Amino acid sequence: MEQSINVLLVDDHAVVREGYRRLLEWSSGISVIGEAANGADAVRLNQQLKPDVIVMDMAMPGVSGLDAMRRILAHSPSSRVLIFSMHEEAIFAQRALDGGAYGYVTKSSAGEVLVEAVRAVARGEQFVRYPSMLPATPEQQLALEQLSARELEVLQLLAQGYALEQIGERLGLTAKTVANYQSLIRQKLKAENALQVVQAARRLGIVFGVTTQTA
Amino acid sequence: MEQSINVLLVDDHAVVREGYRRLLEWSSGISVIGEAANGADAVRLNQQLKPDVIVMDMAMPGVSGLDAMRRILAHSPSSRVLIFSMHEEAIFAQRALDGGAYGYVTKSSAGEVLVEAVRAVARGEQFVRYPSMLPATPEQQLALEQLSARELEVLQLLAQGYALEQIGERLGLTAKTVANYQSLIRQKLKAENALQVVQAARRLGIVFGVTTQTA
DNA sequence: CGTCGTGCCGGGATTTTTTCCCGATCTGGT
DNA sequence: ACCAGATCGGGAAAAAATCCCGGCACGACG
Repeated sequence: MEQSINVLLVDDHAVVREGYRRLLEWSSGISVIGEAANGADAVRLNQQLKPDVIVMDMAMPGVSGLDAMRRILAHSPSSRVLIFSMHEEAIFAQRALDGGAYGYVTKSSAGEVLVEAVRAVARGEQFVRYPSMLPATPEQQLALEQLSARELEVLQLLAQGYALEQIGERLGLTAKTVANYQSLIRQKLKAENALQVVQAARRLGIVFGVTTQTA
Repeated sequence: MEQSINVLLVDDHAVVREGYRRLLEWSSGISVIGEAANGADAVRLNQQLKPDVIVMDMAMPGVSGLDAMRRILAHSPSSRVLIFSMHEEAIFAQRALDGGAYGYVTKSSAGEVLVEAVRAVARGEQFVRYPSMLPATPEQQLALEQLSARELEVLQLLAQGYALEQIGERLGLTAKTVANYQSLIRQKLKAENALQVVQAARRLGIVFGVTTQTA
């Protein structure tokens, strides 16, 4: 009767996936019917397996978890994605939920929280729980809200190591203008130089460390 | 008779630890007798529990896995540490082994590799295996070797977001000199600006910087 | 409709940083 | 003695960043 909840597991680390698989399958009523190591596989397997819940790691090289989720939702809007992240800052959860996630759980949670989250999401409920969630320093949260759309755009590119010239080119702006935005951003994030801006941006979840990764 | 291998698990993410615990305990002959969420706890629990093997995540906020390992070895040099890392680059394994680790396994390994590694380390063997280990781009590896001691020092500080002024002050140099070093480093790492230097440094394992908060 | 606020875009002038080239010293190796 | 390389910093020119400014567009509100 109560058939088990079918889960698709997405994480780029094999050992980590195996750990989760055992953790989830140990609880009755949950079956891991597929695993994917990257966003592309996740999209493909989702179409093929039609899982009840997709447990998705947020930080993956290449296509990030959020991007993968967006792609999945574009194809099958009824999919239920549970984002699983190492980030404690509320802003990350916000972004995940805004992107269409049904749940957000941090990796510092207890295992049973993940299980509970999977069950909740399978029932169609939103599940967002984090043990020690930092609302991101209030000042930082504030600072983040102060950033305009354009500033965010510039910040994204700055964080990826592009020069002012290239950013201007890409956005159709003068390098000068980009420099001006950069100064504004630095002030708003209360950073002292370009590097600290990027660090702040990572903390705030504005940019994802795809590349290097802070890990 | 053959008593089981006692393992101390160190990882800052609770869910991840639980996954590993189940993965390891599922294999006969291995018992997880303790878990630590940070370096300080790891040191304490090691003294208290005297495990046969310590499975240690390399990337942890605050005291990194390698630092924790060094502290543990300083107190009990006979401890056997298996470093568990997300980094595929050989340079990371080198650093771990140089620091006194008995083994190095990447998170992209299959679960059974971790189990195998634990058994090997428990037997006193070195275990270093990585499925898709990148020897770090040859040019990068080369570049890394080209960096002098001073340059590495400067690079470390640069990567932490310190200004030239502060670095000079800390090292007893002129800001000018630091700027000159920075240019040299940039050339050797084939980066185009300060940010890319840091990204390269992270890829190469020169800096670990998990999350840095210079706030 | 006018006006106010705000985001957007860049010029001007100044200061700081970065680059590239240079020479100095000190060391270790041959 | 000699060389190679690391270390340290000056000088000049280029690039970047800062701060201040004005203009333009657009939506809100009286």
